Amino acid sequence: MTLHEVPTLLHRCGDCPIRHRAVCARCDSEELATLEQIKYYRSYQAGQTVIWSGDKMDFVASVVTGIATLTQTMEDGRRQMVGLLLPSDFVGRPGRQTVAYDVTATTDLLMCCFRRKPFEEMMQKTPHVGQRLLEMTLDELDAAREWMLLLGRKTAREKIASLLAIIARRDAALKLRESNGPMTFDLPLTREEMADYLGLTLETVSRQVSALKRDGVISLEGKRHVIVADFARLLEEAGDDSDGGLPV
Amino acid sequence: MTLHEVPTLLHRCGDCPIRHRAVCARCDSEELATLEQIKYYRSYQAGQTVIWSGDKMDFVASVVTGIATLTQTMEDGRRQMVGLLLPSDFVGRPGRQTVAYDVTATTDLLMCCFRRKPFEEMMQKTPHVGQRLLEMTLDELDAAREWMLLLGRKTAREKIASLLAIIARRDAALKLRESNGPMTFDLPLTREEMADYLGLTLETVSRQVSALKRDGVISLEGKRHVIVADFARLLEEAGDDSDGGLPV
DNA sequence: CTATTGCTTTGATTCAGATCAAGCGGGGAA
DNA sequence: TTCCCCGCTTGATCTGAATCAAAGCAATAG
Repeated sequence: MTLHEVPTLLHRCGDCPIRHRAVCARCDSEELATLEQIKYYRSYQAGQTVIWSGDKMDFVASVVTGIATLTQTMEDGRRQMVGLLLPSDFVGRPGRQTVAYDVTATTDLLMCCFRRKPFEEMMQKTPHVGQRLLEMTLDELDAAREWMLLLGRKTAREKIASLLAIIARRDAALKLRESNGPMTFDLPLTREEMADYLGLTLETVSRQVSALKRDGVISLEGKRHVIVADFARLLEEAGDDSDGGLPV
Repeated sequence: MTLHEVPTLLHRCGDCPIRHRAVCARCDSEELATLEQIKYYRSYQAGQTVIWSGDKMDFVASVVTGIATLTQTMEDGRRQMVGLLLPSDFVGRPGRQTVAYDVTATTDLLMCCFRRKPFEEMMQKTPHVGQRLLEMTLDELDAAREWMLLLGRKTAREKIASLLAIIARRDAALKLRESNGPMTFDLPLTREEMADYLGLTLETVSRQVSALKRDGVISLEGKRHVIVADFARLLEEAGDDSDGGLPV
């Protein structure tokens, strides 16, 4: 499933302002009513940690607004981001209490949570929710594998171009943009966060962003607003990433 | 789920000589009979490609004997391995025909296949098979994320130590070894394949293996047989990898 | 018993990205 | 207004792994 199909596959649940990826078009009114009963909202400030690696997580959730990241850390402090959660993305694993990475809000974050137990019971009763989750998990796995290629084999420049392409594409999908006109978006990450995502240092990220600007692949307004005049060119710079694996 | 629990979660199906990870302890005799009807075997020679990226895959399967790898390739030939399939591992994605990476037999390989359509029908009828697949997929995702940390942030020496630790652990689990005595195993991969797995060159792999040998972390009999006198030491060399993420 | 072939090791050199270090610029607090 | 802080850029230097190159070794074919 590509991201462009997302809107047709999802439903709003109740009064949530977003379409939850986990709530699918096949959910009937009874299921939606169940979700209504077990849901609640949580909000986090930018920089706050949602869950620490190893902690128990007694809920599953969708991101409503804001951005969260999944990060793994080594004892000596080396960090690797392993996932990026944008609005409509799902967190949490039915059947698993603990989580193997830190979940952090990088911007102010609002999540729509469902208590884990009743959610799992609902999954038992309504197999298509489970199937939907399996599909989503397989998508995440494909994205993770695409990312492994990036981390293992791409150059710094290709890494940056890949990340920009992914953010551009996801952003375009969220906005339901028409495809004419230049793509433009705000970077939701600091240079350091980008570095943690790409397996680079922040200095290298900065240098390569500058290089892409100098070479006319992108232009910047301020530090964060990116304008992509020629998306095809960006994809070319990204290496074989023509299919733009979604990061989580 | 750790690998050590695997045997309690799996069943043999029919006369297969292995326990399939996808066939779980909750499967009843009717389900096993269904599996019996839709299964068949395929064998591949070392080096043969099982499926090319983008190809249709009309079956799902378990590895019975031998080793297969999942690989992503860029146009210019840079390769990154994204998965390693050992006996009992599952390949294929219910609900998806095409596959996004090459699957290759690195040794002679026997797979127990199930036709995809009837397998999916069975999944619809018996939700716990779907749940089992969801669990397995979540495990793979955790392993993939662990691997992202390795690819993005570990040094060459740590990468080698991590790979050896994972193979040692999996091998021990397959053998159901008692834990006394030194761990010993045969490397199922060439230096080049190890390099493709770790995001290194084969020369670097060779050098780092030699270095670990020189430093007394491992010893070798011939090129491929590894003896690990002190597993804890190996884990320490591997970085924070104390939990040893399973590669696929 | 050679020759060939595929895998592996080892050495010399290069280079992409890390590290160390300095300075910029904008926004918020006093 | 001024200062400070934080995120960012840029420069100089260093280094771990890649690259280029040559041999060693064991298995197989002739």
